[in-house]
Amino acid sequence: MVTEDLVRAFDDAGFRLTGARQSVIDLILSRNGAFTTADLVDDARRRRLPAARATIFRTLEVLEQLKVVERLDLPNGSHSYIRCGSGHHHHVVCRRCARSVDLGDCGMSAVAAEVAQRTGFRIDLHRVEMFGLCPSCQTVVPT
Amino acid sequence: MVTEDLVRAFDDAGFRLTGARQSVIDLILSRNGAFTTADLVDDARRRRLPAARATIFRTLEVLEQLKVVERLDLPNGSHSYIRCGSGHHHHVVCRRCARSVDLGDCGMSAVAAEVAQRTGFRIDLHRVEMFGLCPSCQTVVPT
DNA sequence: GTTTTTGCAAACCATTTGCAGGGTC
DNA sequence: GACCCTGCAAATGGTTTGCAAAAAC
Repeated sequence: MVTEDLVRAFDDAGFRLTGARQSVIDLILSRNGAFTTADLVDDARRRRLPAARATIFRTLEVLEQLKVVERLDLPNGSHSYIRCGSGHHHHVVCRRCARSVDLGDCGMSAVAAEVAQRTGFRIDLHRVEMFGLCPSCQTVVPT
Repeated sequence: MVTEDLVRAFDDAGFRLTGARQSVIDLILSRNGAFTTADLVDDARRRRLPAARATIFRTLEVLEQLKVVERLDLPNGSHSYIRCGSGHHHHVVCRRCARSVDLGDCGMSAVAAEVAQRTGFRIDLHRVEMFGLCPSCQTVVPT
């Protein structure tokens, strides 16, 4: 059960397992791809779960530190969050349904190493995000 | 002269070549790496160039459409702009001095193609940003 | 002259914060 | 009981917008 992973990560790190936090985790698990803070706020209100806006933000912050959630910068400038395992990896996100797939390293470490070599930069961090249409959305919106 | 590139791009696209816009272009060219809107606002005030905050934002927006400036999302969540040529490419940015180097495609199209193959996604867009220390900043800040 | 652009200030919107009350260990 | 967490509402900070005056063509 995935819930447990998040819950365990939570109190292993010494955070209290409160009702509000469980609600947020629940909300996140109820979505399957990338989601925005506004999505969670709306879901919470709709499902009458106890989780104020500020708490949602604070909980996401914690989850981000725990590396079970990651924040993405969408091409249009807005932000999204996505649930994911730890370890170095990247995502491809469907621009229509927000479903996402974890890509692992997908060869980027090698690319980064080559770039470091070529430019003389010491590269500490690289970010890769890919956007497009997932298989099922391709059939719906052929463009 | 680089100024001309920006200026020409500007009126080729049917925009008026105003004093304020020339100031913004001038400000951008006076910086050599990535810069923030706040940088430009400060520079403008300091140099007494006519360019109000709103105009700076509006001009950057135009320059972005003209593909001579690109907006970057920094790892800390803030934004930066960078001057660059058109065509598909990525950057490596020094986290200390903001100097940046254009990386061209750097093998990413191939990576994207492989990911498309593997996941079934149709990939329309990918973004890559690398951060680290440029050669000269490495000598200053060894860490 | 007509149309675009500017500047200013106000509006916006997502996110953060202060603080008093409530919940958890 | 001590400390952590929550909710609310207010503050924030970057970005956008409305509008009348000014500049460009």
